[in-house]
Amino acid sequence: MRSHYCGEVNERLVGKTITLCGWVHRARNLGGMIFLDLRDREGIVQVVVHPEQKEIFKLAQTIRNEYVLCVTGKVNARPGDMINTKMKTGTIEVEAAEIKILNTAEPPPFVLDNYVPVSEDVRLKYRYIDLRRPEVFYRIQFRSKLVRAMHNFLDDHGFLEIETPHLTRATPEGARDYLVPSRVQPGHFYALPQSPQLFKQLLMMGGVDRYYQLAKCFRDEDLRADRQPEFTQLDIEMSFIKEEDVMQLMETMMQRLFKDLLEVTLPAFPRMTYAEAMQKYGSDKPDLRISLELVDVADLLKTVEFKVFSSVANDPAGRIAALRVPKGATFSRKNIDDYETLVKKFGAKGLAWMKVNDLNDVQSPIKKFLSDEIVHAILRRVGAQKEDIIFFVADNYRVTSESLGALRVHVGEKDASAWKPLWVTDFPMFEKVDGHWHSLHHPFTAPQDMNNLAHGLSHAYDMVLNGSELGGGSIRIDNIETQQAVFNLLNISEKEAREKFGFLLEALKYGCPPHGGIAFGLDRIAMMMAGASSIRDVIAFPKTATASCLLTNAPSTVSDEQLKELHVQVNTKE
RNA sequence: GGGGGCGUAGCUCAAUUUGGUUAGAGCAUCAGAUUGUCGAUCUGAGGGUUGCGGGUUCAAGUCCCGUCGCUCCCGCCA
Repeated sequence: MRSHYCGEVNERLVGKTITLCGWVHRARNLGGMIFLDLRDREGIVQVVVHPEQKEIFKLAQTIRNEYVLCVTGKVNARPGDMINTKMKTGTIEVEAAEIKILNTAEPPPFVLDNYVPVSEDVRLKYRYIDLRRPEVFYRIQFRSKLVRAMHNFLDDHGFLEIETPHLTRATPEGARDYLVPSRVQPGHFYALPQSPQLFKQLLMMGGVDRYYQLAKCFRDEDLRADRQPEFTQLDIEMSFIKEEDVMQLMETMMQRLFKDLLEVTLPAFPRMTYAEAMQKYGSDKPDLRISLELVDVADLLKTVEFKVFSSVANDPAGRIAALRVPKGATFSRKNIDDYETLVKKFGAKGLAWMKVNDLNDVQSPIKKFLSDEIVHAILRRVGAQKEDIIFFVADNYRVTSESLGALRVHVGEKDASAWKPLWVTDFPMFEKVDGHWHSLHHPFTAPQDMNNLAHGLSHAYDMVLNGSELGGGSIRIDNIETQQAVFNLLNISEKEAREKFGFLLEALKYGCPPHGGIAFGLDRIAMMMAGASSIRDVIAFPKTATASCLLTNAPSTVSDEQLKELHVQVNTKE
């Protein structure tokens, strides 16, 4: 139908007759002459209708916004005073010789201009209209380019794209599963995959050597701005490799993606152990754009009168850390109250502070508990300067680190245009929560030291960018003894292990190559690279915070017939 | 599961603090005018279950209780 996209029309086409298809972005009727801004996915161009063309002119008078047109006409250069410098196609216009109204349109529920704000629920309900907006479409188009570049890179490096099942079995650990009832096997359920983890390991055992997939994953957990119930992972697995091989290759891939799509040169990714990340940044995904660091001060506070400090200082499981914020002495009472509210969200009981008016003049509600000597020792330790404020949290290691880490991100100044990637390595294998052991990564992660399984480190690694985890992976367990030892520690009985993971344990018997891999959150990467603030912006049809689709009204009730067929009974009374 | 914010015309908001006449504005829509506009302009018109349900009151958009929806955060997300 068309010969060119609207956005492609330029001065080189002047004098040529072209055909355009698209939507009427805006119609301006000046009485004696009509202008139509025609829009397609590549841009907008002005169509002019002159009254001499009587029939077309009459037709054009009936044209409203969002009508779908096919326009044929001659490209004319605009005289100097009629050039619109705000438009990419502002130096030319198309003089209509023929207009076909392919379809009419009712007025859209919102104006398709970026200067008019529209609430997100309205946009989602009419997503197909929202997608016509250039800035919305750009992000979807960007994602397509990103995915294409990933395919190209992995194909160039010998990876095979292989699909794994969506209908699979429920897993005992991890997130809540989305379940699918089986019709032919009453009372049995499939689960939608939380990730293709076990399948990709089985592919390695099948000799595939290098696998990747853009895998849809499903997790029935509460949502966040950067979390959807269904999301996409770039899932990768390799055989006969070590940790370093995976990290090197993936780092190269990420550098290539940034170069090709954003013309940004990423540096070599620094490495940081999990322990160091928690110690200095109070996070396993530190935002290195912020220069502030946490400093331990417990050793200085073991004997102080202030019980809140001294009791934690003498508890081996405790941590007292300080965060120095340059020029923070100007923070108001209200600011500090807000910061205290923030750290309390992470479980901290309070936020102590010290304003450094001068190195010999410190203002603080806890000053009365501290000798001058200790105050000076603290100032030296954190490198305090005039007009700084120093915040303190005293609690168990986790609460202190995470709460002060969150405060660091909240108050820290950063260059919003900077890209600061890194690898976080040497994660602990497990952590103990309420007396139960949990895998930090997942139960198939290889330990660094079999002799210190419970308290030792793993061969897991996370790629982190600007305070967000882009992806995480590990070298996997490749022998049945280690795998069983891990299940034991996680309190998964041999019977349960056989039942739930029997196929994996069986497979490990028949010759398993050393292997490992990584999975990236595609939505999150696309969001960050496209400069979006929510992953919903890089998903064509996203769900709301309560996991519903405002466009289709999913999830919905179903007929009794359907339920009966699936052998499912609904009990909504609780 | 817990906490915060929001919900008034098709859209974005005002009126809520301190209950009081007929709930306003801009954009959009419709009609008319208009030959160089480009977020066109000018004149006029139509448009409301104040999310929903209950309560207090002479009187509720405004106060109280419940409920639904959207959103952000904590928990959760191996």
